[in-house]
This record gives sequence, C-alpha cells and structure tokens, in this order.
Amino acid sequence: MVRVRFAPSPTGNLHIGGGRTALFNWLYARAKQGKFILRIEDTDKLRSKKEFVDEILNSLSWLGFNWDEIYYQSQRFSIYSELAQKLLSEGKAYTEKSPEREGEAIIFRVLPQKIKVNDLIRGEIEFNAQVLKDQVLIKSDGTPTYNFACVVDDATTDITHVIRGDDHISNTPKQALLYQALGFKLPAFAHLPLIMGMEGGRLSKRTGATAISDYRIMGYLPQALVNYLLLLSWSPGENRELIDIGEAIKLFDLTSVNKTAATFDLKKLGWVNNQYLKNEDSEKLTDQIIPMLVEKNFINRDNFDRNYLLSLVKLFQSRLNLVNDFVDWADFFFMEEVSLDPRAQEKYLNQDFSREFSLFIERLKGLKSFDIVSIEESFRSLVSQLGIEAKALIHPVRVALTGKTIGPGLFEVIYYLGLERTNKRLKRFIK
RNA sequence: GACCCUGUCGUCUAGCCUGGUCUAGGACAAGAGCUUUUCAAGCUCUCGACACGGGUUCAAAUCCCGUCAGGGUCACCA
Repeated sequence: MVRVRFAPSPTGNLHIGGGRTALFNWLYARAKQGKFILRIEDTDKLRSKKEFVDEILNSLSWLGFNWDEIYYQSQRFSIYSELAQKLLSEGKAYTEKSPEREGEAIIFRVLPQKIKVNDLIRGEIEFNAQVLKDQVLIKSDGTPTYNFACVVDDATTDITHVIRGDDHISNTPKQALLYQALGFKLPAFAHLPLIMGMEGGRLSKRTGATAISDYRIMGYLPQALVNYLLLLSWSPGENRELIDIGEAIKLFDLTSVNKTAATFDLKKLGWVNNQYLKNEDSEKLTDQIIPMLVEKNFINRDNFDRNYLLSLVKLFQSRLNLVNDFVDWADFFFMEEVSLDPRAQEKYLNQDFSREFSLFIERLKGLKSFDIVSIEESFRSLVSQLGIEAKALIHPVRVALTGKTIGPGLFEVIYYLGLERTNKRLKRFIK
C-alpha cells in the first residue's frame, strides 16, 4: 500500500510551498487509496512552538487535507539513538567530541561511491559520495539531525513514496547512504519543483503573503487556492484550468508533474478565486461573511435578517474577487450614513439634481408595488419624460445611495435599500 | 566556487517519451471592441514563446553535444 508523508517543521506557519507539497502528497495518497501521514519535525526544541503545530494543522484542515496518522519526532528520540548506537557498534559511525561543546556527537562515515537515485519526476539522478562529508547523526546534545531522523522515520513508518520539494534533492544521496547502512529499503522519490516569487528566487514575504492562513484571511476560498496550486506544476490536460479535487484525484499521476519551477501569480489566483466564488453556494458564502460583518459592527450577531443578507450576498457574488470584498462593496447597506467617495461625487454628483431626485422619490412613493421591475419602469418613464438619457440620472442616483460609482444594478440596490432609506439618502441632495 | 536540477508567449501550461498533423494550442495578464446602468461577469479580436550554437535526419520544440541563463544545496537548522 502507498504510504506518503508530509513533514513540516513547526518553526513557522504553513506556507504556500508547504501547502503545495502537502497537496501533492495528499492527492497521491487518495489517488492510490493509500495513507497520508503527517510528521511534525520538532527536534529543534528552541524554535519549535506548539502554536505553530496548531497553525499548521488548522491550515491543512482548511485546505481539506485530512491525515490518517500523525507522528511527532520529539516523541521518538529513543528510536533515533538506538539506531545510531547500532551503526556505532557496526563501525559505520564514530563518536567525536568537539572542544566547544559538551557531550559527544555520533557521526556517520561516508564511503566513496556512486549513488544513483531514481526520481519519479526527474528520472535517474547520479551523485558522487566523494563530495559528501561525514554526516552528523546525533548532535552533542543528544538530538538527531534532520537527515537521520528523516530516514529513520520514513523507514520505520513504512513510507513508500517520499514526495517533497526540489530543495531536498541534495539531501537525497546522504539519505540513500543511511538507508543502505541501516539495511532499509529505499522508498521511491519524487521531487517537486519549487514555487518562486514574481521577482525570481524563492517566494518570500517581500514578494507577497506566504502563509496559507494569510490567504484564508484575505478571502480566498480553499478550493480555489488548491486548484491554483495544482495548476502550478501539473495540468489535467484538454486545456482545462478549473478542476475540482475529486476529479483531480482521478486524473492525478506523479509522473506527469512538471520539472520546472513555477512563479506564483496572484492575478491568476484571483481569477481562479472569482470563478469559484461565482459558483459557491450562497448560503455557505453567507456563513463566511457573517463574522466579518459582525466584526465591523454592520450586523448584530444575535439579531439580523439572514434572508435579507443572503439576497445581498447573491447580489454581489458574481462580482467578488475575494470574500472580503463584500464587506467593502456592500457597506452602504449596513451604514446609517453613506460615506461618499469624493471622487465619485466629483464625477457624477457635481451639479444640482434636486428636481430629478424629487420627481423620482414621488414616483417611488406612488408605486403600487415596490419591486425591482416597477422601480425600473418608474425610473425609465421619468427619464423619458425629462428627455434625458437613463445613465445621466442612474449614475447620480447610485452615488447618492451608495457613495460609490461601482456596484450592482441600480434598481436592485433601490429595492434592497427600501423606500425609506432611498428617500432619506436622496433627500440629502435636494436643496 | 563545487555538486545537482531546470530552460516553450510577461506568467501558468499543452506538445517532447513514440521526430513530420506545430506558419506551436489553451489560460492569466495587457490592449481593442461588443453588451450596457457603473464595476464584475460574458462574448469577439489583437499582442506575444520553442534560450543560443552545433550536430543526427529528407524532416527537430521534439533525439545528441556544447554554451549561456535561472534555480537549489553545500550546518552538531529543518
């Protein structure tokens, strides 16, 4: 059975690159009906933090990558020291005392040889052990080094495929030697290309947000982020860009993963997010938006009209690039006083519309039924009576009601604002 | 510097394995237009790439070699 693992170190948040590595591991496990194992690499006691473990677990859950087993390296120290002792007793390792440090380190003897590793994505990679130094297995303080703990864990938890970032290629020969010395079977390797920032080089905080949780907070949908990440080094074929995870599981294959490093493009992520947002269930989206509105004091947590809110969400849904956009774009529905964008006022409301606004209010008040169609009819007949173009009045009215030049169709806005608020907001501009 | 990985539109990619159907396809971005009630969406169009040089071959994006460029790794960090 296929057993893969994702092995983050809890010294920081789960970042985009880690999320992508997790994605390919999880996807492969699901595609092969295998197991996806999580291993927390917390051997560095100083830098590892419990809150980072929680953060990483939360981010993985948010992305939808459920794990079948979880291990903590900090709980496995006895296994590492036992196997290091074994290598010591077989003469494959030796101890060394450094003058600056207390205690003795256990060091692995690297013998000159050629090491060949087959990579599922890149094919055969050959290394010469001559360029390698002897490897520290157990540090003077008794903690294992990364490469040693990694090999011991992968081998003893029966990992069949090691899927990880490109940056680990140069660790692979060191690890292969350890597998050999320990008498363990070598797993299959697959090294994923790295994700780079727009300015070249690794994706870093300077080029934009790097943590998965940043994207959650900014208002990206997990499905969209996963879809985008998947596209970064794999293609479902047939010129498809959008693919849900279920279908991806059916089509995914490690050997078709690209070899080339990909640049993270926020614009395309935005497009993918918009595509998902358009098709997202409005009820779910509403659930997501409610806490944001509560935080802004736009609604009261325990007392608001959910159906009304749902209608507003539907009104804006196809326009959103980020979930959070709703809060900014629909603010006028929740505020007593509209905050006027000065540039909007300058553009469309820089002259006196007293007469037009008064006539419009009168017509609205006289409506038998205050519905979208009737509102539009009354507006159209008014502009034709005044002998002006519809848009000559639509823009001023929108700015007066919403404070913005952009937004949903005006008649829907009026309908959901209601007669009273429409009246009040237009009156402000009647002299 | 040494070792390793990688080079198709600005970006993500299809094509490469199994050479001809590739005057290289799609998507994002950019530009233009349609629609129109602004924005978003949608639709139409435009711009735009096989890193370079040598081979092999009747034929090369595709196979081989070299050059160059980019990236990664060289810790008692992970």
